[in-house]
Order: sequence, then C-alpha cells, then structure tokens
Amino acid sequence: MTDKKEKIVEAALELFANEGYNATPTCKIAKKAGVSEGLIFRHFKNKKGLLEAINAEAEARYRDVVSPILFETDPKMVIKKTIEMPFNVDKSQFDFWKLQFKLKWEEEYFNPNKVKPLIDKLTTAFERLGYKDPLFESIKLNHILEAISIDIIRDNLAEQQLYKEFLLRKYSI
Amino acid sequence: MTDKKEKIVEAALELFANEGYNATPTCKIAKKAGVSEGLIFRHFKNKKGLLEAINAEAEARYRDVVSPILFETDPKMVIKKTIEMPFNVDKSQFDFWKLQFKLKWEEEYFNPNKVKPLIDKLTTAFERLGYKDPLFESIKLNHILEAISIDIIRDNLAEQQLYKEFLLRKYSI
Amino acid sequence: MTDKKEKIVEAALELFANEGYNATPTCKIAKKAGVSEGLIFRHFKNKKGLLEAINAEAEARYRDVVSPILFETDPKMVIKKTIEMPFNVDKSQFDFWKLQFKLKWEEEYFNPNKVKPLIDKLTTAFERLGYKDPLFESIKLNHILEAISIDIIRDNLAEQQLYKEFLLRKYSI
Amino acid sequence: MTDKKEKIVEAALELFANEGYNATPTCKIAKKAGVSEGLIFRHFKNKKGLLEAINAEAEARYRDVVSPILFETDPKMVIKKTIEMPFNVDKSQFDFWKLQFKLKWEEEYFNPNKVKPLIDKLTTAFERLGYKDPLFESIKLNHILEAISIDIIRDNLAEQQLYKEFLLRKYSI
DNA sequence: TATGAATGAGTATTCATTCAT
DNA sequence: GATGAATGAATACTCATTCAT
Repeated sequence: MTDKKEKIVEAALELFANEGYNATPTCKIAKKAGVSEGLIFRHFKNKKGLLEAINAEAEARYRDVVSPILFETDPKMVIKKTIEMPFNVDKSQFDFWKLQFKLKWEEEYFNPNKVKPLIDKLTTAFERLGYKDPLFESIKLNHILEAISIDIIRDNLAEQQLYKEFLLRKYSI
Repeated sequence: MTDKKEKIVEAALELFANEGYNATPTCKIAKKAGVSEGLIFRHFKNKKGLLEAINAEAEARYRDVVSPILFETDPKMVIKKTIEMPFNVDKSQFDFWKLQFKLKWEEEYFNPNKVKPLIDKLTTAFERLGYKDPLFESIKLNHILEAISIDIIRDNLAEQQLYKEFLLRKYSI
Repeated sequence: MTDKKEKIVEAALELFANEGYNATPTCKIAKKAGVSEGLIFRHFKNKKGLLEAINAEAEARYRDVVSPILFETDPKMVIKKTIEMPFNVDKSQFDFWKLQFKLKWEEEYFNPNKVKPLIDKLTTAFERLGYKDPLFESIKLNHILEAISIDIIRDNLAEQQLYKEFLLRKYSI
Repeated sequence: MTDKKEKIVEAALELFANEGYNATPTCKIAKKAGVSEGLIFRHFKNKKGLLEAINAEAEARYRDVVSPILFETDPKMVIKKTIEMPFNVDKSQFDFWKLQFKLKWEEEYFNPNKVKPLIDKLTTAFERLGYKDPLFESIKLNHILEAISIDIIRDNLAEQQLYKEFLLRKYSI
C-alpha cells in the first residue's frame, strides 16, 4: 500500500468510527489525509469501497485476535484467554473496533456467523470442565465479553483490572 | 398529536432504526408517512427535532420498563424481573429499541448515567443475597442483558425461553 | 407544465442542440433558464430524463408534420407535400430538429422505423403514378429530403425556393 | 508513427465514432489501447489534439476517395464514379466516416467548402450532358449520396447493389 | 519513450429547508 | 394545518492533465 493510500485509510477509519460513515463527507477524509479528494476514488472506486477495504482489514485483525484461542487445548486456558481478550485491546486500535461495532447495526455488514468458531470452542471447553449447559454457558460468556468490549472501547468501564479478576474468579481460574 | 404528525413519527422511527438517521432523507419519511415534505418541518422544525421527539418518547418507554424493577423490594424478584425484561419486549417495539441502541454510538446521544439506577438497584439486591462482589455482579448481569437485548432485537437469539430459564437457574431463581 | 419547468426545457433544447448533450453541464442549463440547478432534477430526475422529455415532444412534432401527408389521397399531392415539408420548417423550430438529427447518431436514440410510414406512403404514390421502381424512388426522395433538411437547419442551402421548384419540376408537379 | 501511438489512434477513433468525443474519457482510450493514460498526452498534448490528429488523417482519406473523380474527363464517368463512391467504402473504414459525419454537427469542425470541388466537377459534367439545371442537379446528386453514405455507415441500407444500379439507370449509365 | 500516482476543477445529483398559497 | 414548488449548499464522483521516476 502506498503512503497516501495508507493515509486515506487512517483518516477514514478515524472519521467513520467517530462521526459515522454516512456523516463523513469524502472531502473531509481527503483533507484529514492531506490528499486530493479524487485520489480516494482512484484508489477505492467508491466511498463504500473505502469502507469495505477497511472492513476487510478488520476481518483479518479479528482472526489474529481469536485464533490463539482456537488453537488452545487446555479448556481452562480457552476461557481465560477469552475473558482476557477485550482487556488486552490496545488503545490505538479502538477506532477500528468502534467501527466494527457500529457496522454491526447495518444489515449489510452484520454477519452472525463470525462468532461461531469461538462459541464452538467455548462450548467444548465448558463441556470438558463438566458444566451442565455448555452451549448456554458459552453464549453467556460471549454476551458478557461483547458488552465489556463495547464499554471498554467507549472508555466507559471503570476498574477494568478488578472486574477482569472478578470474572476469572467466577470461572475458578 | 394529530393523525399526520403521528404518521410522520412512525415512518421516521422505522426508517431511522433500520436505515440509520443520516442515511434517511426527509423526502423518504414524507413519502412513507403519506404527507408532504414541508409538513415535517412545520411539526418538528428540524430533521434533528424529529429525531429528538422520537428519542424523548424512548426515554419515557425506558422508564416504563425499568420502574417496576426499581419499586420491587424482594431482591430475588429484582433479579428475576431484570433478567426477564429483555425477553418481554414486544416485537412491535423492536424498531424503537433498535434506534436506541444505534444512537448509543453517537456521542451526542450517549448517556452513560441512564443505567445507573438499575445498576444501583441490582447491587443492593446482590448485597442482600450475600454475593461477594455485588457491584461487579450487577455490572456483569447488566452486561449480559445488554448483549441479550441486542441479539433479540436483531432476531439473532435462538431458544430464548431455554436461555432465560438457564439464566434464572444460574441465580438460583 | 409550470413556468419554470418550461424554461428549463427551452434552455436545455437550445444548449443540447448547439453545444451537444454531453458538452452541456446542468449548471449552464439552470443559469440560462434562470432557475436553481436542483430544480432540474426535481422535475426530470436525471439529465437524461430531461433529454428524454425533450425527445418525447420531438416525436409528437414529427407526427404533426408527417400526418397531413399520410392522410393525402392524391399521389401527386403526396409527393408535393413531401418535397415541401423541409422547406416549411419554421426557423423557431431549428434547434428542435437539429437536436433530432444529432441524436440519430446515438445508437440509443436512433429508430430506423420512424420513417417507415412515410416511405410506404411514397412507395404507393410512385406506384400509382406508374414509376418503374416505386420503392427505390421513395427511398431516393427520402434521401434527398433528409439531406436538404440537414442543409436547411444548418443554414447551408442557398436559393431554397428555386431548388424546391426544381425538385417539383423533376417529379412533373 | 510508433506502435503505441498507432494503438492510441485506433482506440480513440473507435470510441469517438461510436460513443462520441465528449462521452469518451481518456482513461477509456488508454485502457482500450493498452497504454498508460499519460502517454496520450505525451503524444498528442491534448485530448483535442488527438481528435485533430485523427481528423487530419480523415481529410487525407477524403481526398484519396474524391481525387479520382476530379481527374476524370468523361462526364458520364464522373457521375458513375460519384454514385459508386459511397457503395465502395470498406467496412473497416466505417468508424472513420462515422466520426466525420458526427463532427459535421460541431460548428468547429464543419467546413461547408469541403464538397465544393466535387459539386463543381458534377456541375460541369451535367452541363456537358445537356442537363437543364446542372447546378441543382449536382446539388441533388450530392444530397442523395450524403444520405446514402449515412445509411450505409449505420448499416441501415438494404439491397445496396440494386439501389446503386437503380441510380445509375436514372442517369442513363 | 512510457508509466502510474496524484491533482483540482468540474459535474451530476441529493437533501434539508423555506415559502407562497 | 397542509401542500408542493423552489432553493442553495453540500456531496459523491469524474476526468483531463501533470509530473516524478
């Protein structure tokens, strides 16, 4: 990716995440990126094309974060790593995840199957640990983590460290 | 509220909830409501004014749903009613809640204090029931319910009844 | 048709005819018509929609010009009226016809069946008058008249009166 | 002319002829020619420069086609060769002529004197053959041939062979 | 000669909003 | 209260043209 193309993506990511896709004019992206407006369309064809380029990278990052869990064999470690996941997200990546959560509300970008591998992995883990309703347990844990992620991203969760320890304790980890 | 004013609100609610506020042109609202575009501005001054009118009603509805919990005295019942809350939302109201959840992502409409009364009530309840970390317990339950609400509204939660019973069991209810 | 809508059509006709459809920006049409640019799209949806509206009117005018010939019963009069047709076009209508001839070069707007009724009528007329190759005669006459029309519209035909008489003489009229 | 320069001219000719000069973006020409967009401007300075280069070649070709008539001494042969001219155009040259006819509608490229030598030659021929109105006869024949050319180029003339023979018969050739 | 990234002015189109009726 | 024509600023997108390599 050329220098300017990268600049466009960065600017767009920040603006889409914070002001919203529809509320962000392409001229604002161009100005923030320090490039001409036309260049956006030369590189991405569409405003939507730009969004999709960002989104494609997001899929990759999601996989990077989740795959260490999927390769874990110890059931306790599966749960531990899953709980720790949202707390480990670097601040520099918040815009990225903010955009992801926003886009979930657009039919077009919402893919309910995305979490399935993780749910499956958690279900197996809970099963091995002798939990009664392993599927519901994993759905519940996933729910907690989704909500936590949202709070963290929006800087709306106090005492993260203590809360994380509380959760780990709950699962006897 | 006159007949036509009501029609505008209904149309706007559905469109804002499903297509997004910025992505919905006023002419589309007018067409769907079967009124002239000008009438929207006679009744609401602004497009934003229309959104705020809808939003104000949402606050009222939120209070309607939560207040029965706040007036509950039995701690077990507090938790039971809280868990049951998202499962009892009528389908006819989904657009309403969908819009609320979407708007949470706009700084302007996000009010982190909104859930405070419920969190407090839950904390007290968990305290009375002898839970070790009542605050974190209530935050956790709230997280679960937020995530459930999102799934239900988006028609993304299977076996709701069984899941609800599972949760109640978890809290020994 | 409202006053302003009519103004738009007039301005567009003149510009499309003289500068070409693609070479005419909508802002120029708006300025010439003395209206806001947006109004063009409110009335015609598209720039192309505007062209098509003009074109539809052109079809009507063509029919108005040709139908008196089609209802003629005397074969000599059929030929006479046909020959006179291009010479009788009023100068105020030149832009209209200019645009028609230009558009014939766009696949999309070229309809080879348009002249068929006239060709048929002429063929019958030549047949009745005992011409040897009535179909070719009518094609030939039509060719002459098309070329004359083009010359007249572009103000490129000197001594129109004498030329017309020459042609009539050729057909012994 | 280098290989690539030639490719550009070919691509531009086809596109200008069929889609129109204004409707053809330079990037489309470049893609069709298999060269970079910049190269067009290195070779032709302008988009207009490219058009003019094509046009200059057209003038040459026109002269090639007409000069054999101008050097003809037998009046009958002058008329015969003139009539046969449009029927002899090779299909591979249609785009060339199509563009010429289209450009006639742009003031800038319309040169009414272009046909003058041919008209003069025809007039003299008709004079020698004892026709009454030699000038009008030659204008008329020219009109017929212009219209025929247009029809042939647009593949809109059936039974060309028979029609040509019909015309020759008309002039007792 | 040839490329392709980059530009900036332009162009069709949208849209919230106003206003006379 | 209600309409619908009209506006003008904004917006996504195009395109001829330049320039460093």
